[in-house]
Amino acid sequence: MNLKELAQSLGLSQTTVSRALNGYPEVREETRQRVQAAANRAHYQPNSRARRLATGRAMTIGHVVTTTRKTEMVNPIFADFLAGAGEVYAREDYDLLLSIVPAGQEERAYRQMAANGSVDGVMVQSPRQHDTRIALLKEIGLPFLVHGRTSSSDSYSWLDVSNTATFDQAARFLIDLGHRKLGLINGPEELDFALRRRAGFDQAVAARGLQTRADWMTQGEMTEDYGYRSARDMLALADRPTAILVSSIISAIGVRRAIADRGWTMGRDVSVITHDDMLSYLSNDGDEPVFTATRSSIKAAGGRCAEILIDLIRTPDAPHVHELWPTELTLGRSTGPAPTS
Amino acid sequence: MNLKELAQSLGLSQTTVSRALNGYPEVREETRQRVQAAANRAHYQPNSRARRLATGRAMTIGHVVTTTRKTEMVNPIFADFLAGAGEVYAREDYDLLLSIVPAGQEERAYRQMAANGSVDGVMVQSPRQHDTRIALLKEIGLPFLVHGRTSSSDSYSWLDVSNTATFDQAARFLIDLGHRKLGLINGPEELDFALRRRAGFDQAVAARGLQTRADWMTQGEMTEDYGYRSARDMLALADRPTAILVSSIISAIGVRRAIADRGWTMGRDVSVITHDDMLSYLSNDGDEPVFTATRSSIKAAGGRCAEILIDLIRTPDAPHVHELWPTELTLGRSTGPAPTS
DNA sequence: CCAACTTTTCAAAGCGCTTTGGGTTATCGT
DNA sequence: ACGATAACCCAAAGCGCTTTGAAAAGTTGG
Repeated sequence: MNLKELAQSLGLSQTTVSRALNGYPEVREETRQRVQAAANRAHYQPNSRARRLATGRAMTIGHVVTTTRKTEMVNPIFADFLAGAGEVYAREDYDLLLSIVPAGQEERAYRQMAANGSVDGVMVQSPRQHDTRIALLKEIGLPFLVHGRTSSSDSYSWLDVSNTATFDQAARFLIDLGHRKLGLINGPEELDFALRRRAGFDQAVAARGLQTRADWMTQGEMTEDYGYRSARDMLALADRPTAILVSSIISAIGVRRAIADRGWTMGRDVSVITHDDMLSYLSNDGDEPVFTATRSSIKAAGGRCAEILIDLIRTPDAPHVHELWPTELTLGRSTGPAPTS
Repeated sequence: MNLKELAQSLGLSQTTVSRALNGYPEVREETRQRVQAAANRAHYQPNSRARRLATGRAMTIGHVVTTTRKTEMVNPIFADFLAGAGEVYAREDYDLLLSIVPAGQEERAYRQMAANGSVDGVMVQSPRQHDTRIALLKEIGLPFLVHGRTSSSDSYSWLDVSNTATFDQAARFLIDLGHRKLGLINGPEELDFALRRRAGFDQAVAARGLQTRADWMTQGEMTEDYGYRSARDMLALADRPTAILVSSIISAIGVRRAIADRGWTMGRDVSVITHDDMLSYLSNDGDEPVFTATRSSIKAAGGRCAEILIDLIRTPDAPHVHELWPTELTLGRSTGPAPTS
């Protein structure tokens, strides 16, 4: 059943039927009802391909997710981010076009989406400190929202968590517990969020007159195994950190494993604070969470990002949106006073 | 730059240019080169909206991912499955339309995709034992591939792992190690894969003249915390299982936590075998994997599913494809002989 | 009752491609 | 040299919708 047939069956023109269905004012309420009823009865759904061509809008938002360079992994936090965004898209009648490309190919993906007009806007995730995607998207004039930030963050819209403040706060918390030797298991430091967390960490350590040490810090793709190996190596040092900050709960699970492997107890022999994206399958909740954590829901962020992006698409020359989300430091069992060795 | 302009700039008709670009034989090689060169130079990309309307093909494949009923979680294994599929789609020039809906709304999502013609086919994941989606998709004539199976599995195409055989084998392996009391931490038993695993488990236990016990078995959404709570409760029983099979590595991590909480050692006090989807951020690899596991790459499955589905779309009346993937039992440190209490 | 609106409906022109059904030139066999 | 065949190329007709511009119908005020 297409519009033409529907119009014929009603003895109306396509124009009128189209307008009735799309809520234009130029059609009598009674006629609208009649059309609506017939459309429902016939399970009429406008062909989205035709509609998109006619309107020039794709009613679609693009997400480009990259797999890591060597191992083609895909970060599971995207699942939760997508879940949050997807809900909003569904509500607002937008489709979600997901493009999975190897790292380094994002630009091509964006360029193609823009050129063939398959999306009205795109979400930019995991920005690097200097991210070429931003200039590209501005150049081709495709609306976009950045989840995270770059070093120069005023000329586009973004939503980010307060990475620096969060890690500063977490480090001070550990220092206040008596820890003097802090480790950091961070994400890949070409990514802006990792740099900011590192900066917050450095800041707190310096503010209290302590030292950072290269062998107490690692950076890399935040897998479980990466957390394990990082912690294992740090803890094997003669002069080891007594507390560790971790940038992702997935790696924190690896840290826990490394601690258990030594027969130690987390929160007593080593303190751990992790950033927790509140991934739905790895919840760190309840009355006594396993990890003391800086929390911020990645799913909620996804939802809000979607809302902002849709607004950006609808009102193209609105001012830039900047939203900085705080995190919540929740106490768990993974922290305690520094061991008095 | 659109086709019309490109044609004009070349002094050719749209027809010829279109044909040249799309590899039709009715155009001289020399002309084709000339057109191709001009197109490249102008960064010409055909407008996908127009192309889709004209061809009647969406060049898009739909994935409908559901969030769980109560807590709106989204299973992170989708990330890896999507990664595998996405690569293939990119290679074959298909787009991936991702729809995230609450459990129970999948049918509406599929129906809508079909009615407005936004996809050429859909992927069906996590089928229930009797899954109404299959009848629906057949009725509306939308090509689809099921990842997994239902109880009656001959009238449609699917790709599945050998769940029954896998869990039968894993259970026998444990029994051969001397274990007589086996626990099972399974997925939600309305899902077909969980039922089959349960059947394999039951089968092995019965074949060796042992008993299953209701309080040694749980079923539910396979989160870390679910694994933790299930194992904690089982292990607190006066008469406790000495070995546990787990349906997902995420839950297995929770099981490990429960064991550690008791001050026990996995592989000595309790043996654990988990199914391992080889999630990229939770790898269980290396010379001595943490978990003894039945492995099968969900990402590889995603890739293969995408290939099959594309074939199905291209050759609509080809016979059904049924692909049953074996799993690989890999030894880790989580299994050992039954404790002689 | 009629001019002046307002409301309601319509025919037709796109949107930017693909594809059908001819034409127009080369090419060839005889 | 001429009809037949092949090789190229083109105009125009869709694809199914939205939207423009205009006409028809209905309503109002004097």
